[in-house]
Amino acid sequence: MDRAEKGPFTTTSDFDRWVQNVWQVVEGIPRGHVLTYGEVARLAGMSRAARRVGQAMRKAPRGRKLPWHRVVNAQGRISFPADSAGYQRQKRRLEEEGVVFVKGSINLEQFGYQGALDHLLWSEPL
DNA sequence: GGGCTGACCTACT
DNA sequence: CAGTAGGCCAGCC
Repeated sequence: MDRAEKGPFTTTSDFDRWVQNVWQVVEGIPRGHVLTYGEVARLAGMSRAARRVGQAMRKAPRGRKLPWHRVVNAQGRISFPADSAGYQRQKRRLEEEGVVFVKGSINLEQFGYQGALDHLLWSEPL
């Protein structure tokens, strides 16, 4: 899954290509579930680029309609200041999809992508 | 080239 | 659970 992992991107076009992967991964997050920055980075092929995922979001064109709100940090919390407009917007969108916040954080066991897989594996008969 | 800044992460106190 | 420290790496002075 993880390709070469040579380390930092050697060229900016490499980075741009990776950004495309990031958008694709984010678009693949099922409604009502979330992924952490680290997981998105890993699925896009660069496990150490968690911080670059946020960068990729800013670069995303409006027309792309990315479900950016389904990406949260590793603590299951929104990575915006709690009083910011972005925080409120992201939280509301997630709640509309059925994601539940408990004391400001999401239970990743339940709403994370891996959690969703586990849930399927354990609850559905093969 | 050097220094600083992040929609981050892990490990440790 | 909160705070800190070190690591990470592209972008912008």
